[in-house]
Amino acid sequence: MATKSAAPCIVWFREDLRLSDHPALHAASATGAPVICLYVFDETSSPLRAPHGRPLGGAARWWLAQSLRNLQASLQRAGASLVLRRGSAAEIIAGLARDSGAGTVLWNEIAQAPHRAVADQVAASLMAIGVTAQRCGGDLLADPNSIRNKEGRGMRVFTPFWRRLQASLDPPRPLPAPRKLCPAADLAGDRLESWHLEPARPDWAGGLRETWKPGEISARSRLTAFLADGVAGYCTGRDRPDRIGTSGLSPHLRFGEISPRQVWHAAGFAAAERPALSADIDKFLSELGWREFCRHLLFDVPDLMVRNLQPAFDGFAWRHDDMALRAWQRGLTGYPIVDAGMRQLWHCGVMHNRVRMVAASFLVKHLLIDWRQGERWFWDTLVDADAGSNPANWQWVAGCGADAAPYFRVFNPVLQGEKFDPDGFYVRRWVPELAQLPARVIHQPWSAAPLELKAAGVELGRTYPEPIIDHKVGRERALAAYARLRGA
DNA sequence: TTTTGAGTTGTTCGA
DNA sequence: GTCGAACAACTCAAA
Repeated sequence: MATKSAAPCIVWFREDLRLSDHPALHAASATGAPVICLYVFDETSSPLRAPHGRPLGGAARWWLAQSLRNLQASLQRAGASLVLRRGSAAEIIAGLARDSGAGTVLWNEIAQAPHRAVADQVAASLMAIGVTAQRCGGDLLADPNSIRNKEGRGMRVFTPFWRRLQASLDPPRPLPAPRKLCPAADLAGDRLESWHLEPARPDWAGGLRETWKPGEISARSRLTAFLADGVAGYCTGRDRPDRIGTSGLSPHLRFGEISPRQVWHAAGFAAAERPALSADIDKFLSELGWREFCRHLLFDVPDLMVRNLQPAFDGFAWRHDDMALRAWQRGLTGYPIVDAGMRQLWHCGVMHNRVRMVAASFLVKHLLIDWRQGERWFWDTLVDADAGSNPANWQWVAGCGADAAPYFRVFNPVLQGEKFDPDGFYVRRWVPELAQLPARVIHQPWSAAPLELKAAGVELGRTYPEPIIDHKVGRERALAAYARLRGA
């Protein structure tokens, strides 16, 4: 039974910046003891640094700051507060446990090697001072150890993986948010601003602020709105960058503002209510499955962001071309769909999924630049940069990943643009210097008649670049390079 | 045990 | 214009 003098619990928040379906917070709250909520900004613990842990990218740091503010506000409404500390998690948590007289520290597991290593350090430092460490349910639908092939390895093909996971899955209902938390005595913490997570001069976050509302509340209303109005037609609509056809949940999931389990249950409920939408909802859920698949892959291959899943690629002769890399990063390749995507990324911290594939394929295949260069750029610029999805999908595009990828699959940026942005709305939005071109040529301005270009105010090579590589030339060069790889 | 079929996202070429 | 074939190679599940 809780009493006034009960020792407080510490709940250590990490990539689970929410109150609902938060096993550690729920368990702490259920004891009735005072709850200390803690977030540690840890850039010093060695497992979180190179080689396989990485500091957050710039866009993700911005998101984290907003999300922590939201979490602070939500906790305050529940009667508690969030203590912010910066430094080594093991030292800070043990120190706080000692200072506050806490008996237990609780946290949710993260199925990633660097995070597990830090959690192990924390657990060890707590054991040394006689404080209980309670590790709660993880951040995935299924424990990676539970989905294995006959050899005991993680699975490398999505469909069997997803079938297996769905068959074995019976996730418990999401936990409710604690209504009222028993507050602990005030503890000193850092001011969020002192962490400098947000850009100051120059302030490049304007586009992020216009685009996103981080935090648990908007994550849940986004999910609700998507399942009510947005999911119909998802199977095809998700491929259209010129429309709002996706859920936009990825950055919320990335920071745990909503759990995959909550998404799973809400989608299942929606499918039961509206059977006509079940195909669209299944497709949506399979995207959650891909996130899961990539995380399981990362669990097996902690250096996924640097190591080719297929070792045959280790000797691949990538080109070193800083000019081309920079043109790609800035959205100045001369291919409108690629440039639109790269500029959307820079402005909003996100890029439509279909366009990600086209832009990534362009870097890797047309420019023959190492996928790791692209992965790193995305890591720094995406608000939803995910330790699993980002490298796994880059490897998928490069053909060295978990996929029966035909090496000859080279996206044609003109065809992709014409197919998925047929009126050119997406290009017009993000490449305004082409906005006046007719749809017929907007994905290949070099093929427009001189008068057409003039009427649209386009002067190739001056107002908008010529293609930095001809599609046919680039495609054949890529096929030749990949053919050499097979011959070797 | 061995074999067989299927597997997120494509493009080009020639009939 | 549409349509089918060709473009490899490996993992996993089911027969």
